Amino acid sequence: MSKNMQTELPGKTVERLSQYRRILYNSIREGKTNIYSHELANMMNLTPVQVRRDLMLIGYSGSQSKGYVIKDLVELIGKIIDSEHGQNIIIVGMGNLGRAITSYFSGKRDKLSIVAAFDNDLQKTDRIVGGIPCYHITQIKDVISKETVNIAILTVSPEATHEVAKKLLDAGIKGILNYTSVPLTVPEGIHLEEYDIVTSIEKLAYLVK
Amino acid sequence: MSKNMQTELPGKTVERLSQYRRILYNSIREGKTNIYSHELANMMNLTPVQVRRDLMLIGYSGSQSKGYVIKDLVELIGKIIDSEHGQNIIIVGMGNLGRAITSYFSGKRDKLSIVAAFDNDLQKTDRIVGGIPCYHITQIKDVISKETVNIAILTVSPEATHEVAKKLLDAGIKGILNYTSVPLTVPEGIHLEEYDIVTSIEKLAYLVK
DNA sequence: CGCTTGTTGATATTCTATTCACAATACCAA
DNA sequence: TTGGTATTGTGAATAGAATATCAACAAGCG
Repeated sequence: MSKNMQTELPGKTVERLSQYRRILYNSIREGKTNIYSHELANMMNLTPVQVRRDLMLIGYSGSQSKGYVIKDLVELIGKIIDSEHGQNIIIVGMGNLGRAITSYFSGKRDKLSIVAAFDNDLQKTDRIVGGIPCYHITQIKDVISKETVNIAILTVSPEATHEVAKKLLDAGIKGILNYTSVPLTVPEGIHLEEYDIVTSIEKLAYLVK
Repeated sequence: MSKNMQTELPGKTVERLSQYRRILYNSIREGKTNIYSHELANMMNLTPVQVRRDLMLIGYSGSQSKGYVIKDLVELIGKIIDSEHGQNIIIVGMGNLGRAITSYFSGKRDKLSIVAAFDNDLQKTDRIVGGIPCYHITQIKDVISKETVNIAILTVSPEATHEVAKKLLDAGIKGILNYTSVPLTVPEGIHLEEYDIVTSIEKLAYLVK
């Protein structure tokens, strides 16, 4: 048995694995069965070495003549990054961004499903929005425990961010993806990923300058 | 004269500068005039050392007793990351994500403005959407040259991504912020930042697992 | 004055990520 | 069989970021 199944993978590698898989699905759809590191690298704007290194880290071996077997590779990536029984996600804040993510995501990944949405606008609550039941924010705790959700995507207004984050933590959430412009702090053991759109625009503006 | 004005700043530092500034605006609004590294660090979920090192890199010095002068710091960050005469941005794809970004952004930064939006849906084009004139995608080249735009935010469907990216490059755009799930490659000298929502969700799911 | 506290600025260290360089292998063509 | 080409796998070097550590300094206080 490989030593890699338990070892921590570098964060960047995990991100790339997710993208390799998506690209490989496309290749399968086009009828390809094998792929070389440089092909995959081209499609993702990386170097072949980087691709090979990533695949090495997850313990996958290709052949010098045929490259990598796409089907096997996709399967292995699934073993590594998917959770066996699947994971439930909620999305808090059904503004434009919340709806965008929902529609992006719905039906794309079979091991991950967005099971509920929340908002504080009564016009949106207690009905189906984008195929997902939308509840009022006061019901977060109930739904989280009933559906065994451990991941939440935060797309609420800046003003509401701290209050909602607290609710999520109280309800026992294990990971938060924060798309608001307000930085959060979470206790030890909770995973937090922050992504701020304004920051990324300003960064690009700096680079272009 | 400091040597830092020209030297390349680390990417992560640039991102944090953008966020420092936004937080500092809030502090000013609350009447604060000075701030210590540990205060700023707490607000951003960083260590004080990290804050001081960032400020060191941009050549700003505080005082041991009073910390940093917020007003001066904000001004210096502006000098570093803003472009003197301002920059114009367009947003291509006015789906939920495009509209979300537009409303997030409008009026927030005075040196950066979203001057136009594009879509291929005739229902949306040739009218004002979210305060911004929305044109049909065929008019990209005209508008870019007329308004001297050098940054584009891409929020179109996966299918349209490559074609639209090509149009942008042809029109002479200098920086692309790619929010589609399709990786792009750009020629030397063009800046590209990619951010893929599905990837970030899968990464979080891996961490939580 | 001398001692204590809290802060900055800077250097050194550790950790993470990427790239370089090349051995080993498989295939093909002559 | 042999030489040539294209590929993978990986140790070593390098680059990029985060963290630890500490001297120097300012202010308050006995």
